[in-house]
Amino acid sequence: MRVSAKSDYALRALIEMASRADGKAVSAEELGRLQEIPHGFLQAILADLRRAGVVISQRGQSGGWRMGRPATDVSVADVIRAVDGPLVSVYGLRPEAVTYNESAEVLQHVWIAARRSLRDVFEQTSIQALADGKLPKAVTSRTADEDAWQPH
Amino acid sequence: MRVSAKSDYALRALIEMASRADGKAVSAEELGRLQEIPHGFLQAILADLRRAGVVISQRGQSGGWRMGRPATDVSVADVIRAVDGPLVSVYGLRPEAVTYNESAEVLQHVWIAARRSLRDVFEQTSIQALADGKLPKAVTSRTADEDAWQPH
DNA sequence: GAGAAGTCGATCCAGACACTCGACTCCTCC
DNA sequence: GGAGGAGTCGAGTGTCTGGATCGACTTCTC
Repeated sequence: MRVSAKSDYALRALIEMASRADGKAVSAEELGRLQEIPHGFLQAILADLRRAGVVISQRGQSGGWRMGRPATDVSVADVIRAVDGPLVSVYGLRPEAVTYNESAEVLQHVWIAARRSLRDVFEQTSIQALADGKLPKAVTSRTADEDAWQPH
Repeated sequence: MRVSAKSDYALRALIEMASRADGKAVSAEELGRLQEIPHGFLQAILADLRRAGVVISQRGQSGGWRMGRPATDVSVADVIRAVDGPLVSVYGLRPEAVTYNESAEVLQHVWIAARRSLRDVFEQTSIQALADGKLPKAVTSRTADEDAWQPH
């Protein structure tokens, strides 16, 4: 259950992009400097996001990157899927694709429930919400409990 | 957000172990055969579970492995932590340990909420429940919706 | 009681894969 | 043209998965 550096970097870059209300393109170099992301790695991440239609690239001088669709329409789940594939996978397979023998097939239900649980959080959080610092109830209700912040 | 083979194998082996109501020890060779787990890999996984006190090993002829504490007291979360470390980590760091700059610090709340969300599922599901096929409400309520089974 | 057999325990090795990052090339606008 | 920037390619590193070997320990059998 680990979040890759790619997903984290992608989200941070998008937050920075969405904060530019003017809609001007931002260079990858600047994004990398603002969020301390290695330039080459960020380039590959932005390419993934471009293929998913999340961002648009513009070459040439005064070129750069900007949102491909409104930041309110891009969820955290969209970004993770574009950059890292399915939300949850069981060593390479999607939860609904893994096969177990009779005694272990209940495990599949657990993985499906886990994905459902993550979707509740990731699909209801948009990039715009992150840029504004206005988190949805799906997040705030789960972080209110102090126990949620203890190491687990 | 991927489940490693180690966690999956560990859970399958434990389900098989907990199904032996007689409390007799089961050899690693038999566990591996029943659940199609590579023998050497399973040996390493069982060693991790032993260090966590989840299982007990017995050498010698008619030796093998058995539960170290009641299967009702071992949750899926316990197993994942014993075998793969923290439930969710952001490229190596625990969610509460990652540091962001001002504009991105909201991301930490998202990761905390995600972990809280997973704990709701994994901590309420015991090995005994899996062995009996009697899943807790935390799981059944999330898998009831047909949409939960669609690829995401 | 001695030997044999079965089992865990630890270590090393290797291929595959993903992660991380830098260097170079090509395109676009001034 | 020239400069700034996207686009592509590839290398180094680490982790995951799996196999093999040798040693230690316990029980069973004769």
